[in-house]
Amino acid sequence: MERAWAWKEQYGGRIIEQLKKLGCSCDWDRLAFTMDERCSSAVREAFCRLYEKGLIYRGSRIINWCPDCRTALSDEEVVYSEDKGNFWYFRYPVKDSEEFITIATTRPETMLGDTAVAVNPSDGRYASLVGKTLILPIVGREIPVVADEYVDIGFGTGAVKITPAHDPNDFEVGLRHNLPMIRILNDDGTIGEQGGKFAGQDRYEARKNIVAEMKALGLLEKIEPHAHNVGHCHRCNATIEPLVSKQWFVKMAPLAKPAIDAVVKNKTKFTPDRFAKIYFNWLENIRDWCISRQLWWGHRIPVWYCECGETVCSRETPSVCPKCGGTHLTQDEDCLDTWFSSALWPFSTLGWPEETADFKYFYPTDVLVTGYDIIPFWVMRMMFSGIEYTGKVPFRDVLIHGLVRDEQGRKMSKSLGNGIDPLEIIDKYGADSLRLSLLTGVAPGNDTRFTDAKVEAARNFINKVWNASRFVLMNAKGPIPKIEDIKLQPADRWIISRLQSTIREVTVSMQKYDLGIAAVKLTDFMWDDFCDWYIELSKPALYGEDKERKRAALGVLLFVLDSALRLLHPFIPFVTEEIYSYLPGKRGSIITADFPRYNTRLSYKKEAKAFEGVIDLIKTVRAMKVAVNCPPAKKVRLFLVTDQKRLVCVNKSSVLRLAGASEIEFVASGAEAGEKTVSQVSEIAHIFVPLGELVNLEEERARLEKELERVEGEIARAGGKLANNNFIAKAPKKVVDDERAKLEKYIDMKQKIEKQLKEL
RNA sequence: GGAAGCUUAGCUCAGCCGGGAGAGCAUCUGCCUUACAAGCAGGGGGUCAUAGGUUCGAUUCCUAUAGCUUCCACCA
Repeated sequence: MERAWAWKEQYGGRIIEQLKKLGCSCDWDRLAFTMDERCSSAVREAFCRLYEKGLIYRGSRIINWCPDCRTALSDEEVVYSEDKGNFWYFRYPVKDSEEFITIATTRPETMLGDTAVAVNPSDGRYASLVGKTLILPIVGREIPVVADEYVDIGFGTGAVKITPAHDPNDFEVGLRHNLPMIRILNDDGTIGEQGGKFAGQDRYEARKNIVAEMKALGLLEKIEPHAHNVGHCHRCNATIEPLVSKQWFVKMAPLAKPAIDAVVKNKTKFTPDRFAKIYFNWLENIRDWCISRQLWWGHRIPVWYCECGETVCSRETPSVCPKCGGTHLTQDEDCLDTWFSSALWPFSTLGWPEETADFKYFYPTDVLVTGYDIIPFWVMRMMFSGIEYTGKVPFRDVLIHGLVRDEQGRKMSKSLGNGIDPLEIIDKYGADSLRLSLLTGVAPGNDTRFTDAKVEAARNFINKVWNASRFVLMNAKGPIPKIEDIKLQPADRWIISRLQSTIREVTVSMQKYDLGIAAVKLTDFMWDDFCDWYIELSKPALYGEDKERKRAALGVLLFVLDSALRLLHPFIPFVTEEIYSYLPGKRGSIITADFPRYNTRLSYKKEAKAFEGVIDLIKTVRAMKVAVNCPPAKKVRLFLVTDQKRLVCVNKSSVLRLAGASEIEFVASGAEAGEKTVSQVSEIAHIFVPLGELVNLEEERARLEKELERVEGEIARAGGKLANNNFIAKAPKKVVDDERAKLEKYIDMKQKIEKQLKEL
């Protein structure tokens, strides 16, 4: 408990500070109290059920022990690093023989606990020795030579000393061959009673002494330097010692089977489905789950020991021993692995083991969203726990997302200090921007790099939505007709159709959990179709004299905006909610509004397609102007050869406005447009523009001549530099290459300008 | 050692159940056009890692190779 308070001193302040920032108050004692009360009944229930079914047992296992901190460490708390050490080659004599086996070890002191030497069964060198007995030097113990696949023929001498109590692999070998386990280390890292004359010595002191004695006995063959990975305590950096200890385990085979079946039978589906492979791979190779932890913070194991030797597993704290009636019961000191209680999350949060209304209504849940890195820790354990305790899978879908990495693609971590503070980003760009930036263009299960630029892009889009809405609302004064009552223009039908296909695409994408694609489709529709095209197309009507046309345009604008906001709401919750509250008419909160549904009657495929011809016409005229350097604001006359006269006429005001034209004339051929014209073919029309309309010939000639002069100057400059041998020889290659590239560019420009001048 | 993934424009990444290569950012050109310069219009830029295979056709499917990444195990 003291250590728990020390931990609170170190980290508690920061946690409370963060909670305060978020507007929560926090009281440390109460937090601890709440954890205990709310969760313990479910945890105890789960533990007891497994215990009663014989799925929990207590057994020996190798754990990581830090002799300095005198505590067990979880695998995650062990840091491996490359250490320089030695290989000591020892000779172990064969009983009643002159022969011996040479083994290599990096930890000579563990020989005190050796109970066998292992060789690979297919290793010819040692075949004759398998089954024979060795005499363990110094100790004098008789130990067998066993054959085990674990041994790597090519490594060391091909013979391995086996110390089951102090090495995880040796432990396994020990189990397979029924070898005794002799623990020779004390908790403080000194040699224990089993170490004979070395008892009481520090592990490194004993190592020195043992090597010296082996040398004196003539059994030290050689010493080789050897670099190898050694585990260190993450807190004090001391070398950890694996040693055998009593732990609690859950038998996994009976739990894993139904959990595998559930996914095979599609009761639970992974998205993307490749993650099911990871899930299977884990469950198929699973070992019993060690659930006891030597921590000071967590749920204590609900097991009590009586003086009479009885072990009691109980949901309630027992006051008397059910066997002897004694009252001196002590609870197991160990805590449960945090994942044991986390595995209960889908139902313990709903009140399980009580049959609450929440549990009945919400369980099994629909979808679990999580990162791929915790499939083994959490998803898998929720699955088999849910099936075991409730008889049902805990969720139908598992949506796996990637990790957010830093700008260089590194995992964000405390030690690197490359994490970001979401609150800072929110202050800078807004919460919606952060949310949208993490959703846009990401594929399920793939990692994404966090950059300010992405958040900025999201912010710009949201700003666009805001401004477009402002524009619509600014004009939306007076009565506005409903969409059903409006006589729709071709442009109206086009945007409404585009809205319908967007609704369909977004809906399908979201059903497939392709949120990144949904977000992209939505931004494309909102920005390109609605803002850049439809709003501009609607301006002639909005600014025109015809009141009815104006109200009709507003009706369409509001209809599309309203739908778009509801589509965008899952991606941009706060801003869409705000805008929605300003829309005319009685509306509630957008959060309870229906998500738009695809409506066939509002999909005018043919007319929408035809209208794209008008858009293409406008685009083509714009491009023609840019090509000849005509300012966009300069109005030109358009001469069109087209069989779509009616379509163009209906949209005439829009074409004039958006293409920057003064008038449109329909002609039978280009000749009618005048002698000198520029022409271009668009989808629905062959376009002719009188050259003089596009450019003022005199001004253009002057501009081109000036440009030619400048370009020739550049050619002279670059050419001069490149003609200088010293420059070529001494300047960095990149500079020279750049200069050559510039020269080529200017020569090319010169030719183009000369051609233009000739044609003028 | 076991498993999974990635390699597409200068950068960050989508996409492709096999048939015309995309976005954002950056860059270039021109615009302060009365919602928005955090913007508008237009443009340039890619042998879709490499080598084979299947196919009428491969960036997409298969095999191998290389480089990078992650998870797990672990070096007597």
